[in-house]
Amino acid sequence: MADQSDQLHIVRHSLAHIMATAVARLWPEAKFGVGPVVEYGFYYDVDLGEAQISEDDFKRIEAEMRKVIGSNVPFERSEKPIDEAIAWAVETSQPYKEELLNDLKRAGTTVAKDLNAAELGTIAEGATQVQTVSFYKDGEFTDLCRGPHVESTGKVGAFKLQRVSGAYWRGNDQNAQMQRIYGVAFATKDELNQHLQMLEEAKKRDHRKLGQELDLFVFSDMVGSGLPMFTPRGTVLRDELADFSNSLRQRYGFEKVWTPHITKKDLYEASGHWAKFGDELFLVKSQETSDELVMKPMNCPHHTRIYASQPRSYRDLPVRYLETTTDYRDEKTGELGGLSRVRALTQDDSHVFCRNDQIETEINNLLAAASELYATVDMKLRVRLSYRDDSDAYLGSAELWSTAQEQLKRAVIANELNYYEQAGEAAFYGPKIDFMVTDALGREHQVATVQLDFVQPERFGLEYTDQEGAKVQPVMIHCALLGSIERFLSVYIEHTAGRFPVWLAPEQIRIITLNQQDDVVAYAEKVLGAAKKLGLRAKVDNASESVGKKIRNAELLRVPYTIVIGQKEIDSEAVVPRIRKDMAVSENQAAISLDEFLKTVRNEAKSRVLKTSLQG
RNA sequence: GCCGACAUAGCUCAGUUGGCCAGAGCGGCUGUUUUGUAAACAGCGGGUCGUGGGUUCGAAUCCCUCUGUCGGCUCCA
Repeated sequence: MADQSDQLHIVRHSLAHIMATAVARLWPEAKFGVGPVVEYGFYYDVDLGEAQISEDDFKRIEAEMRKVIGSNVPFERSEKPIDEAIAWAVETSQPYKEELLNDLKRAGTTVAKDLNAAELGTIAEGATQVQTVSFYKDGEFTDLCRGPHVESTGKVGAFKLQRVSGAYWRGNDQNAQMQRIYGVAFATKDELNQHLQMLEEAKKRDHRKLGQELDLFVFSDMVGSGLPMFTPRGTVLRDELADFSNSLRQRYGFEKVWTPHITKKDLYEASGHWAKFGDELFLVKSQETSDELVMKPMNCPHHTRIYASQPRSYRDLPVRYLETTTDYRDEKTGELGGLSRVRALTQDDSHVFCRNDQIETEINNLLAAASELYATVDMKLRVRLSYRDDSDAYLGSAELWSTAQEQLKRAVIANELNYYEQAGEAAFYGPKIDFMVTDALGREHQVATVQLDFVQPERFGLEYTDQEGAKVQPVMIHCALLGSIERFLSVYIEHTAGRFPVWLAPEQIRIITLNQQDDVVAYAEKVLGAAKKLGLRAKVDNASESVGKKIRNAELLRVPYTIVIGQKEIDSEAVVPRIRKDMAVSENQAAISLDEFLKTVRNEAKSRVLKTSLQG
């Protein structure tokens, strides 16, 4: 988040206040929650009781806001003792503010997380005594707020109300739902327009749109929500990515395993997943036995069964399993969306079972693999050290946790990774190193993850025999490089706008016939055969259409290389490849022998480069 | 799961106070054209207006149910 003193932050904060003023004018009975600054603007949570704000009301609210801005009245800051502030909240019928103030008085801080605390942040975190809180008034509307605000209402930049949605009071789904009105705001009109344009650009890259346009995946009402099916083109992407991810780990001694997609629920009772995620498991009923089965929501418990299938010596460790497989999770319907959140998700999952003294090396290997993968797909990353917080949502002793968290931090520092730490983001069985990548539009997503786990080895009673003949518990390291392939694709498709590098392109070469003459068609087929022989993915377009039309179709599918076959090509046994613009290194492309062209593309695919190596 | 919006042909969309056999472009098919690097021309198909119910003389249009999608909230092993 922007620095509190940052001018843009102050502007956005002031606009939230002005919006509240406007809402209070239009709906005098409005009850206000919190109104913080967010990434590109601000929002305010309001409760209008029976009334509902819809996007149709934005014009009125904006008009009212502009009146407040036009009047350019000064923001007046004042302070009140906490009890007076509570009295103010009661008097003005602002129950939400009253609740926050009472919490402040009682606990010195609000119980709710970050944003709410920031909103009321006159008090330092952890303080026990609250003396006073500050208010801002813009002539008519007084709001509890730390500020700062701009001098007067006229000194705000360009803004636009964007959307309204439901939001639980204090982020708790047990609480009442308020309406959250979002606005975007920038210092100047130009910057605002630029931002709106960026959003338009993002829409064009939306993976759901490109998934259809590029024929990558489909959904069907008959199959169900959150259950994507991948077309031949999309399946190429999945397989190539998974193969790459696997090969990076096989280099470090990982071996593929396979486990079934259904299992008795006993397995997850043992692991602890049943207690925590039981209501999100798909149940499977056997008509033959009394077994209670579930679709597997993850794979680590299965992998522990393979590990435990024979006695292990300290010499055998690390044992490293790799499995790219689909898991099933019955996510809440409202949480599904495109490929980013699905009910059948494919993980490039792996688990290391090792001794304590092997943890460091193993983690280093995995961090190296993740770094290589994200360098190859050209995405910038930083890592988040995801720690536990002091809630009771975690298994295992506090000592184990702090040891594990320290080990992860040391590994990240040793690998010179750009990192930050965050409490409350850990898995219930252990802390994580999460890889956060930034896409072409500057948005951050979590992808790869490396997790240290002392809990499941304990729960499953895993062991190995050490040099002295004693039974010792191994450590588990969970790792997925792509994370969920579906989620990775959702990010990656938008990052590349569907312009996949040669190694991933579902179709690498399109061969266009100039006409339907027998020798031209025959030669095109011959080129296709030669390409396939080299393991390349190519297609012939022999439609009775203009060359221009066929080129256009290849462009729309973002095919990296397009070649036109006519008499000239037959005679010269050479081609002039048309290279997708983002890959080209020169403007005009020279003719090249067919043989050399195909071999070059083959090498590019093998080396997973982003740019062409063909010169002009 | 919660709040809100939406659902018309394969795709993108028009049809917005209820009223002639529901339209367009692209794609598809057929024919003509034989094309040299981002859209040749003509014709023909194609929709129980997401589902089920209701209101009405009459429903794509109004109401309810379900399914699905989208924007958020909550959650994310």
